[in-house]
Amino acid sequence: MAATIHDVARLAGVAISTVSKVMSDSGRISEQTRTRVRDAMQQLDYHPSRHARGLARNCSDTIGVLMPLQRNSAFANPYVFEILCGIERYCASQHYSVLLLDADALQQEPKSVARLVAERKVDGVILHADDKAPALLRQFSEHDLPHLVIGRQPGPHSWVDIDNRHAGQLATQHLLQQGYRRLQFVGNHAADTISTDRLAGFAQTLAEQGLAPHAPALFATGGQYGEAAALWQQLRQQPTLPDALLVAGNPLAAGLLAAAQHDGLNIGPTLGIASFDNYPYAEQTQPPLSVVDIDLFALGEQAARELFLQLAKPSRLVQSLLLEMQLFARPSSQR
Amino acid sequence: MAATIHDVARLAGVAISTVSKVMSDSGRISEQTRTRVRDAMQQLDYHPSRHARGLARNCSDTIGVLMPLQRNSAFANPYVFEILCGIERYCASQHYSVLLLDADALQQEPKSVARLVAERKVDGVILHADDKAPALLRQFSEHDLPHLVIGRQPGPHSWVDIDNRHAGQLATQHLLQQGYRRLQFVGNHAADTISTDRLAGFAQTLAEQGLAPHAPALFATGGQYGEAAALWQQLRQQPTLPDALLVAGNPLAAGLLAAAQHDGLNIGPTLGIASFDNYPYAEQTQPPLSVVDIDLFALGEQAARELFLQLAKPSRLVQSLLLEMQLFARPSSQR
DNA sequence: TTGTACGCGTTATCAC
DNA sequence: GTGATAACGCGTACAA
Repeated sequence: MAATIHDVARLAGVAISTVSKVMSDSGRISEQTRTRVRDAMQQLDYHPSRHARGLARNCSDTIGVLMPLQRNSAFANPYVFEILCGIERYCASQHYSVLLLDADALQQEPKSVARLVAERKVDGVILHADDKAPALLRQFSEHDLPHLVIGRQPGPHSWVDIDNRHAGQLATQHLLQQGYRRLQFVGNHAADTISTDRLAGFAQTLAEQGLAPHAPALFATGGQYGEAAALWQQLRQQPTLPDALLVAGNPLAAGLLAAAQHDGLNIGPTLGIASFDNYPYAEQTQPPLSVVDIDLFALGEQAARELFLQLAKPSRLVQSLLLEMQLFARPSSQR
Repeated sequence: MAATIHDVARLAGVAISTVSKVMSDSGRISEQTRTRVRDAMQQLDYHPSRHARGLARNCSDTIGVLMPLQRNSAFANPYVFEILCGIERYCASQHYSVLLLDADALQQEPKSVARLVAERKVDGVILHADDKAPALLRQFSEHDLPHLVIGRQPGPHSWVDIDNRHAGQLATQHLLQQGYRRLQFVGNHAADTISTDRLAGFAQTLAEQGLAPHAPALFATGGQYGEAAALWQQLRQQPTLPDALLVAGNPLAAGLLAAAQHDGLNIGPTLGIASFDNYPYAEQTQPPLSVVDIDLFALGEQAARELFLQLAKPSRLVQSLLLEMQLFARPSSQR
């Protein structure tokens, strides 16, 4: 059995309350006993029991992270896990643990959030938002569970998000700098705020330059690679082709690139393509794809940081956009 | 404040010990009081506190999952997270929680495993093996922490792994069926057991058909996309080219495909290429890449299942290979 | 500055 | 069948 606070107290020749005070740095303890206690802890390899501590303090030093965890989601949505890594990193630095929870499962079971709260498993949660977020958010509020959402939300919820509008601006500026003038935007889904925000940045930058889009934005219905062929057909039926595409998602961009190339277009010189996020295969398309990359690890760290601030001060409401992003200019957007 | 066992007992008009027995289905309880207690629990929305339960039973109903969680690992190693999803799914079905831990951080801090054990944060751990696994494994054994490794290990450790040899056989059989005869293997790294196991299956299948490899296997030094160009130069310097390549990793396969194509080879008819794992971009290469896909979600589920068996019976030692895999025949291996 | 005693919410072991 | 009660290990008033 592992050592307890009693063992430490006995070895150091003090009372357990003294040991406790040394641990929490509270109360006035003489330097001498402090080091005696520290030595004893070292010697016994003592670490306080989570459970006892949680019971006494009524908290768990653990946060829950809710994301979609179905089969194949790691390949379909690797960025979610990149955020997760950032969260874990920051939590570890604050001596917090990360409990992984499946958002879909939680959302389906009626009283799962109630249980999470009642069991005191987590002090707070970070939710990766998708279309099913509102139902969970309502439950968090009902149970006074501190929470922070990744992805902008309506209503009085704390959230952090990427500034997709800004990303759209950066990408558009890049295309203009490369000399393209007949720009068109392609989004993943008309109701996807990521796409529409990026589109807003696109439109704004063009307007600032006194330019108009070559044609109205086009939208897929999900943003998968396979949808690109049909979209490309739509593009071809326009009176004239654009000279550059800004595509909201990586897979779709890769698909459009392939389709256009298959039609004999020279990607780069004849048709520029730029997109967002730096999936590994962005470098591996022929030609390699230009992207505005977003630091998702940093987003995760930021999310955790904000959640902790909120744990300390529950009234705090954060709604902030991250600007950490970087342009990778590759041949797909070089004339 | 949430309801406690006392509240339930009071409302049901019984003693707390009776409530506890109802929960654990132990002891003889009359059907009448059983339902009275159940009703009270429902009414109060009662869920037992994790901490109190953990303290009393000295366990946490939580397992730790140790994986590399650095920046960019979600994109570089999405398969790790696919496994994680499988683990979470199975744990949730058993009412266990999953604590996420960074293997690298744990491995660097000297007494981190000791702390994990002393704090009773987890009942056991699943480790995703890499080259740094042995140091952690030693600590698990020292502290009697039940553990299971994903990836074959020397020594008396429980592990589950993909049967990479079998995957190699399947892929090789496929290439032979397609009519290719001058096969050559390309591995990620000469010391990478995944590569060497796949190579073993390759060699065995050829031998069974009375064939020899076209040329000795070639190895990269990491398996990244960028290394493919240099490897392709090596291949070209051989007296004759193979008519098909079996490549241990997806990124490398995509790179070789591009390099060969750049050299004017007609992928499929002139040079067949097959690989392993079904990364999303396997479908997106030109032509799409044939792969033997491995069910990593199932691997995760299996890992969790085995860890639980071991928690129940610590002497149990499992060392098993999973066969769940599937061939995706695509144009890259069609003559 | 240090020590005592109780509470936190369970489980498990008895006695009834 | 049911109920009291002693752990479990830590935090913390309060007393010394």
